[in-house]
Amino acid sequence: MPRVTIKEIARRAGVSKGAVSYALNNQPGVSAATRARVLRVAEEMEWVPNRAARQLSAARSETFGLVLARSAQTLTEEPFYMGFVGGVESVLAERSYALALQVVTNLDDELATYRKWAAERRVDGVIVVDLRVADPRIPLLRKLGLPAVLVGDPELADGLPCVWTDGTAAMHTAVGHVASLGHRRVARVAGPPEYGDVWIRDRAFAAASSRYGLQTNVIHTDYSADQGAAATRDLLAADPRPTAIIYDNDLMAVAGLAVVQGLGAVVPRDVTLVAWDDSTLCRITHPRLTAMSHNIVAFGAEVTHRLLALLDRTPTPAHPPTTPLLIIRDSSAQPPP
Amino acid sequence: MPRVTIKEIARRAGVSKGAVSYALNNQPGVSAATRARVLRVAEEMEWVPNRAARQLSAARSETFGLVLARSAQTLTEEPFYMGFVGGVESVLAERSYALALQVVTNLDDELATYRKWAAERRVDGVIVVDLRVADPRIPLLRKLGLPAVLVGDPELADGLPCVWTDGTAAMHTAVGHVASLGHRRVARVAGPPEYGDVWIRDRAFAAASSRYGLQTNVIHTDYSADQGAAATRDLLAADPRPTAIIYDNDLMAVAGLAVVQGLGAVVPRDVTLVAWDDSTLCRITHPRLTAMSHNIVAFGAEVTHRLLALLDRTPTPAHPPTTPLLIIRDSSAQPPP
DNA sequence: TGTGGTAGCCGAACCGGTTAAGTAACGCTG
DNA sequence: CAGCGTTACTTAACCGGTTCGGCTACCACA
Repeated sequence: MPRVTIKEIARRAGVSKGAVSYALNNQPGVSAATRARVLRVAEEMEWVPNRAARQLSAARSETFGLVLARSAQTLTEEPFYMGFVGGVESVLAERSYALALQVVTNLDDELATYRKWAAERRVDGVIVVDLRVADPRIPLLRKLGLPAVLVGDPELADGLPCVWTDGTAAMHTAVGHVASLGHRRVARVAGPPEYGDVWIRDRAFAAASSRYGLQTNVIHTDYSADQGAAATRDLLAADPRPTAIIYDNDLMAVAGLAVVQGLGAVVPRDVTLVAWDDSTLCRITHPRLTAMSHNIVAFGAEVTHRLLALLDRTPTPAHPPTTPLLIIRDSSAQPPP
Repeated sequence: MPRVTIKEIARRAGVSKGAVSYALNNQPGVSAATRARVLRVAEEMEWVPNRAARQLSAARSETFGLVLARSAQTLTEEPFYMGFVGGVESVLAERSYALALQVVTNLDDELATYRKWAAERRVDGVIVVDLRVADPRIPLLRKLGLPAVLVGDPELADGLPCVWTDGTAAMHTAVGHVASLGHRRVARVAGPPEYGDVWIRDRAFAAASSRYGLQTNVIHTDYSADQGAAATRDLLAADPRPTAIIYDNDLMAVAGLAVVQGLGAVVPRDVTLVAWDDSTLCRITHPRLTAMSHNIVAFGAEVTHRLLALLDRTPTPAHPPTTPLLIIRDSSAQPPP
């Protein structure tokens, strides 16, 4: 079956190619009657614009880019990403934008990908996740002139538009929760310190702990279940051991729970656990985990809206950050006497 | 900065645009000396091909499509997808192919996506997952002439190229495992019966059970943690209750474990659990779950290779199916006396 | 030495859109 | 009714590649 092009539509509607283009793009230059006729013909012939042609001439690709720089292993483990991608897609779909998703293993490859995309004019803009402290991607994107929306605190974004949740407030809530239950020795199993979110939460954890006069202990991990389990084992081997542990994601919290149970201890009687990034995981364990919850799908959608607005040059008021909600379930209770 | 095009390269190398194209694409038509010179100039100028232009003239998009028709919820829960995507990407990256990933909520939208992609010439081929019984996507893809590789048993693929794991053999292994431990009442918490894999496993479960003379019970779910938990509750409420439960994914198995524990029972003393689709989840619970394991990342890579070969018209011998490996951990043991 | 074949390159058409520039018709104004 | 601005369209260039027909120079061969 031959592809239907605007040339063919033009022939059938009895106008020129250019007029058809104006009509189909809702641009001035054709009368209402002609526009209607062209649209009807296009409809009848089931015309679909050719992305490549449009991209070539209009210099817009109608595609956003998203690079995930994590190991394949991490990506399968972390429920975060799929949800985020889903949220992004939900917005893109209605504008018939496409998403170019690239999975790489390290930051250098991610930088290389941006370079390539910029050179190829492959994407109109990118969504940047896992913001680092002094992130090298920020100056690169500036230099490349690639529109971007960052996922992370403005403190880390260096002026680029960003969407974030208030990690500081969330951490104060979490620490306040365990402190008010009576815990005095509280540990934190954190992600990699080079991640901006982790850095902010580290700082907030220190501040909140000192406010409540807590004894603390922080172990940094790579976010993996294995290291979360190992960290938990280390913490529980200490003397005196912490009575509450706050994790930086839900995967490590679940792994930690299993470690506690493996040692014959009972949650929350012997130790209180608090997870971050509440996903289904936290609801299907026994006991169910208390967790800091944020709507990741909505988050992905919000980021995408910002990027679309950025390209439309719509002045968008910086959305106030959402604060994750602490969902109190069965893994937090008073400390043992 | 002005984009560097082959026109500019041609000027600098003192040849025509056409010659440059031949040189850069390793096609005959230019001498070795000219080719080398052109390549050097292109290198120096950091030329990157413009995807849109190439796609427009060559009628190849160098993009594969993957549609995931599940709820955003399921996608975040199921570790399967991200791993699969990672495997696909790993192969595409080295050929500098791109992946168009589309997340939709139902099969009709998936069909519409294929139609759109075919019309737009958006993708060179598609990877189809979650094969159904009498899958409507197969005739559509045939009609559209869209090259495709299916993930699923040839019995379901209706002649289209496919890659699969031997679900029948795997189920016999799983049932054999619990039967040899001495279990006689074995239940199965299955996925939706319209999925081809589920259908095949249903059949294999029935066959294997009758071979070992087992009493069985099958509950179909939507693969979600919630329904997995509910099914487990129902099974355990029966009298006599099954002493072993085989789940169709790992998420439901983990949810089932929590239900068992919530009822005060102990795994594997009181009930044996076997999961499918072994992911990290199965290793971080307590006790760790016995599971049917297959390498999902490698699977995604294999599928992608098949699709590339299909487009190259390389006659690829149908890869013999891999059989998932039963990883015996701590959730399976002899039934209570 | 004339003929045929071929390697190597050029020029131009083409893919399917967008868009600037040009033109004809029309209405309005003084 | 000349002059002017608008409207509604056409024409043609353009985006950056690929590809095909044709030209030239060179070589082999009879």
